[in-house]
Amino acid sequence: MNNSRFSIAIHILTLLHQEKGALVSSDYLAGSININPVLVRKELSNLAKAGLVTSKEGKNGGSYLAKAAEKITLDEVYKVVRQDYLLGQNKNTPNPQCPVGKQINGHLNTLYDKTEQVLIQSLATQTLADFSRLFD
Amino acid sequence: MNNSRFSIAIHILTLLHQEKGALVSSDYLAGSININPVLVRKELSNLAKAGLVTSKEGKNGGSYLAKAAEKITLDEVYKVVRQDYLLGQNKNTPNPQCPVGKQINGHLNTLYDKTEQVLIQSLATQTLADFSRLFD
DNA sequence: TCATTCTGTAATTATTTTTATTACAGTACA
DNA sequence: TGTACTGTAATAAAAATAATTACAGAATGA
Repeated sequence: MNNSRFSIAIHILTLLHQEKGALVSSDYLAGSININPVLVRKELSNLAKAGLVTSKEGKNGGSYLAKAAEKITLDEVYKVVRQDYLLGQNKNTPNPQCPVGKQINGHLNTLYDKTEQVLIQSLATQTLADFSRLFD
Repeated sequence: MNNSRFSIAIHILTLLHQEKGALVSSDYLAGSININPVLVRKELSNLAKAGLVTSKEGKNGGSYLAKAAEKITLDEVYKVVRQDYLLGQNKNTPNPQCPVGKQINGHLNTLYDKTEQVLIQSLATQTLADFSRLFD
């Protein structure tokens, strides 16, 4: 994940929490994050699917947290934005003629799975409320 | 890290270990990994700077492990290839007018540092020898 | 009712990052 | 002294990410 989706998602959620349930527009969020509003709306859509935010369409619409910040752990956010293994896999398939090349992806995946579990467990110990408190 | 440098570095080191100290050429390594030899040589150069491999120039040259696989922990490899925070930062600077935007990068960095330490500690429990043993 | 202000999403373009390629100097060997 | 390597810079190609444009649809309220 070399993209900034985790940062963006955390930023969105922090703002929504600070706004204490008020409807916040994607334009406002995009202005604080300093990215394109369309990206914000896409991420809001992902966060909504995961049950972290709710959006309301139409005039005076916007988004708010779908559950208490104390109940949102950071691993939930990670899972929303996760796409590839953290440590990055070779896109080319290694040489299947080579005894190492033939097996390495399997073994790397095992390692990556284990490592990711550790990361997730660490993120799971922190809530959005904890993070948001840093801004007070 | 959306690139595949960690995978590549592990692949290189595993092959060198399997070859038990013999000089292995970058072309051979590249053939097993299925990437361009120049990339392999660059990574070998980074691994050499970190004291993990040694390279020998000239005819019949190549590379070999600079220390025992039992003494190489995977966090060392991670540190060689590490470039950005794992969880990815927004490239644009958030709006400094916004109370959240103004502070968020600092707080995210703290979170990222902590998270990365957890990852490193986990990788530190495993050696190249452990990983390489999976291929026997 | 209908103009306004939002969300949702698709399609396209631009930018940045990553990877591959080309080129060539320098080293070691036999 | 030719051959087979490493080392590295420069460039090009490909892939991933982000921005933009465009527009349909929803909710509001004048």
